[in-house]
Amino acid sequence: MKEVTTRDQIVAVADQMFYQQGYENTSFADIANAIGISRGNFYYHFKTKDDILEAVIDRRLQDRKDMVAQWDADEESPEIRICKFIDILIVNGEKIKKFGCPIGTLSSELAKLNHPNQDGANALFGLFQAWLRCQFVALGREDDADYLAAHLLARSQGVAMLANAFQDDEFIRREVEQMHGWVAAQAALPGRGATGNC
Amino acid sequence: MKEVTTRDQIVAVADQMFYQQGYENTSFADIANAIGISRGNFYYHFKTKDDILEAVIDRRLQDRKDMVAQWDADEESPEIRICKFIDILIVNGEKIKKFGCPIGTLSSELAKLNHPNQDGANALFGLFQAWLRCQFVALGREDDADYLAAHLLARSQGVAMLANAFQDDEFIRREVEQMHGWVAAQAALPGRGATGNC
DNA sequence: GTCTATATAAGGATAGAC
DNA sequence: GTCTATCCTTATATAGAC
Repeated sequence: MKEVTTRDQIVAVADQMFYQQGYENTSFADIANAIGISRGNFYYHFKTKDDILEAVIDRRLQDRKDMVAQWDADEESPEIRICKFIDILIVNGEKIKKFGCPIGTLSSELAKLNHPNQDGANALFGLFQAWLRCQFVALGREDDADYLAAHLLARSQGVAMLANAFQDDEFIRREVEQMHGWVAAQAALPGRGATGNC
Repeated sequence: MKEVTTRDQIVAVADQMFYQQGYENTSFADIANAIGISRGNFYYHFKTKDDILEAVIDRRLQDRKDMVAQWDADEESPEIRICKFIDILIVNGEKIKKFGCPIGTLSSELAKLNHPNQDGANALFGLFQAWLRCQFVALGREDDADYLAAHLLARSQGVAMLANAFQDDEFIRREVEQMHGWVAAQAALPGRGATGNC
């Protein structure tokens, strides 16, 4: 039976608010009010705002690691696993329309702030890039697995960006369909067949 | 002979700083110092920070309108014109690696701030969407011109996002090459032939 | 049109009582 | 571990002299 500590609450609420309002635009007061603790209490758990960001990034990393691990465990083929990744755009469609991709928008914001934790945020991209890479290798595309992974990452980022700007469900649906087709085409190319783990 | 007014300077510097540092993260003091005027002087030209943002968006809109008008005037075929759009990723590659796409990052930031001028920022996307749409119509793809335009917009946004996160020139180059190929493939599809203006 | 104050508010951070 | 009170800095914005 797992106890919910104040620290956990802070990180969970900060995670959500950094996503919905942006890191800089979220104040200690915002987070404190949402939980129902005082601002002062904050500094018992975290020395600085940057420390909270670090904890939020760690949390997101763990979340995403768990997610892809689940896909690895549940889904039979790399093709289906890659499609699971693509389907995030549908599954999280409402949030993405409102706030964009949590990874992309954080990375972008920290880049503009020239924030010391930019690398941490980009590690989130790195996690998906590496995982997708594995799937393409398993699909028999070891020669250009890196590029294919980055390509798919970029496409989904682009769709998230336009979903946020245009609020267009039909566009999202159509792009997801297109990407599914693209994955199938990659799988059908010569060189296929490797199925080993990564 | 065109006089450079203080107002023009403010808008020009704000445009650059909003791009490089973000809108919220840029203060009046930042802009004032860069130009060499006092903070107080600011309010003679603009009542609020939001007013400056509006002027910056107008400026960007005019810039981009001029740019596509130049392409319309200079380039012979819609295919080449579309490639001009794609090539922004190369031409502005260094800036994009450092700060992302000026349109996408602004749209994304304003969405998180729930800023009243979100529509203005998205009008920048709209401008390119409409222009690209025209090019695809001219390419004979009137049936899905809207989608093709959004698709290409999304792809270039995705590349800009990853360029900013990963700083990878080779990836940008490869994606641009891919998109060029894609445009050529669209042009070669049946239904081609219309060349009228939009 | 530009400047020098100055008002006012908000945010990050600290000290110390409980 | 949580609270209140307070400090310090920065930011938007205003008033009024030049």
